[in-house]
Amino acid sequence: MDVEALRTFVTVAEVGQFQAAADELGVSQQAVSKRIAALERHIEVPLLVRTSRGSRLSLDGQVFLPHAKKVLAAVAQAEQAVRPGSRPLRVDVLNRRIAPAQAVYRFYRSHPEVGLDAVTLSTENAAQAAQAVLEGTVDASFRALPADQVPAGISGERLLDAPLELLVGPGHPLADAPWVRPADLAGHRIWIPGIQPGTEWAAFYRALSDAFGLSIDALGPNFGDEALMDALADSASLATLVGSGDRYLWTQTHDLRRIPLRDPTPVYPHVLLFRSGDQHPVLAALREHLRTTGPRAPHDVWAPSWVDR
Amino acid sequence: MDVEALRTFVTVAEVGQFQAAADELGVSQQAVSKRIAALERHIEVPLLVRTSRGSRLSLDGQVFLPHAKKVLAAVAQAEQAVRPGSRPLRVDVLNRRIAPAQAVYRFYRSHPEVGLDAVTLSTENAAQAAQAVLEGTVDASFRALPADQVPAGISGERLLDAPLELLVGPGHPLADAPWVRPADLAGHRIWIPGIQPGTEWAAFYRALSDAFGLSIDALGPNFGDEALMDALADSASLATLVGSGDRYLWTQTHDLRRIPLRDPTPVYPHVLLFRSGDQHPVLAALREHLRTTGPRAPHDVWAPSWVDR
DNA sequence: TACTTCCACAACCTTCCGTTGTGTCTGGTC
DNA sequence: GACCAGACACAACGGAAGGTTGTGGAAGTA
Repeated sequence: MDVEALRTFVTVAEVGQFQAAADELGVSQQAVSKRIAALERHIEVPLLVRTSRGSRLSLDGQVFLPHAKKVLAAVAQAEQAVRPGSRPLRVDVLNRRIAPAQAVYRFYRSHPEVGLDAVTLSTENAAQAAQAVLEGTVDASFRALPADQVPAGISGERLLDAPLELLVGPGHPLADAPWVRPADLAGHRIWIPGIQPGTEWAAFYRALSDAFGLSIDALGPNFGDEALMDALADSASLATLVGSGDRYLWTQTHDLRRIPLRDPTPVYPHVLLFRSGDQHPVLAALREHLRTTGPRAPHDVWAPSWVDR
Repeated sequence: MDVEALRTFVTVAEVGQFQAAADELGVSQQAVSKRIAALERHIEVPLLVRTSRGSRLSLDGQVFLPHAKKVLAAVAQAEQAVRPGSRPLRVDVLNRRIAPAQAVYRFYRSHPEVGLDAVTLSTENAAQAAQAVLEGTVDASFRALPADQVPAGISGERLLDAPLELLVGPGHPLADAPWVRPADLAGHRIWIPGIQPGTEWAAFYRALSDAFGLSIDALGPNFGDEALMDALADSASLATLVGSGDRYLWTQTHDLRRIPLRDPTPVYPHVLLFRSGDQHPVLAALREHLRTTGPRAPHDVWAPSWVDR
């Protein structure tokens, strides 16, 4: 049972003759003859009555026609169901740094008609996220993944740079600076708890430390954000780094200062991972949107050398 | 979009791995790979996630699976709809001689569970009836058609012989005979109105006339059965011929005699016409039923030489 | 009778499909 | 840590199926 044969049968039934159906289908009249003959041979019942002035449906053909149409409709519906864009785009927005979530939300606000689901994968590892994209769990994921580590079948585009800011308590020596250079942080203790080894976060802060001679304790024990904020507020030497777009609830409950970093501005580079060749129109629109309106730091920025640019 | 590819996809989705699906479908694992790959290429979306321990559905695959199943169900339903026996057998039973209608009715009484429609085609011509069978307007038709005139694609089986009886008024010389020979009718006027020239009826009565030297007025004007009955009842020389199974309403309202014909018994031979190779089980059952229980005259009968058998 | 229309048949060719053989990757095991 | 087994993909080959052109026959029409 060939779908094309069914389509041919329906066409012949509607136009009433083989030649016209052949023209409509873009094949030769003989091909139509063959398809109909094969279909009739398959179901062992004559469907069309051939006359000298065309063809019309036999009794069985009249019975069969609506069923054939139903099959074709089901086929079209199946194709429609997986057509790019008929399903909301599932984007993995990180929960740790919320810049991607904000950017995706802004995109959604400016294109409210598109289908878009923002989810958060439980994977902390960029490679696992890439795998999830490859497997179709999500359609795209924001990660900081070196371009050469992007697995086959996955494309990556660096679309979002999240500038880092210093977060210190009021007693910190840099608490009143309008901005600081990364190199100024040398000698200060920087604590960024909750980073798991083997993740791109760890690699990022290691690269940052190496680049500016900092002492960042990114792999230490995590006592929770509340404990970190308490420690910052009380300490004259402890600092942490947050994304400039991040909004932490405890910045309102603690007297902390957010100080921009410049010269250069360290940015956490988000690479949007997606399946190579994915035709989803929302994905294309999201990429275009981020390329033009994405909040990338305007002037000299620093990013790990292992991230594509 | 190939139906076999859909079937393969559904099988893989259900059993979870290519090899097992290949076994179930009776093809090689590589063929399954190709089919799935072709399907994914066609809809431009990955449906299955290949792992080292089998395959599972991707997000799009989960969306696609029910649609694929729906297509397969529609295909199965379409095939079922035209399967021989899923539709009642349409049999053309003649209205002029009701022996076929009686025989079909008896068959239906003994097989009440079968689907059977008895209709009466408006064609008076056997060739037209054969054409109607060929075109599927009906599945079978009782006609007296020479075997060599059966068109291509149509098979004929002589299954029903309707013996003729003489119908005369009480004043007819043969009115009190227990039976008569056809040759005895020579010299008597026999009127069989309503026969159209060019029909098998006309040919039958012409053959009957020639065989026994009768004078049958079969092509005369038709004033209606009532007029014929009146004429028979009043006439001392007029007769007509009826099928022995026929029940005419006016045999109860007129004092007429039905006299069997013997030595030999002229029979009107009904050939059941049907499409060659028709697999309809009711057709086969009807043929078998008529072969064994059909009311065929037991001993020497006469039929036109141009009819088979 | 000649002509047109419409479908079927035949021959040829291309394309696609299925098979066998082999490769690669992953996960478990000794 | 290297090996092995399972699972899917790739390559090459053979055959079948479907498409095309060319032709024929049947029925209606001028």
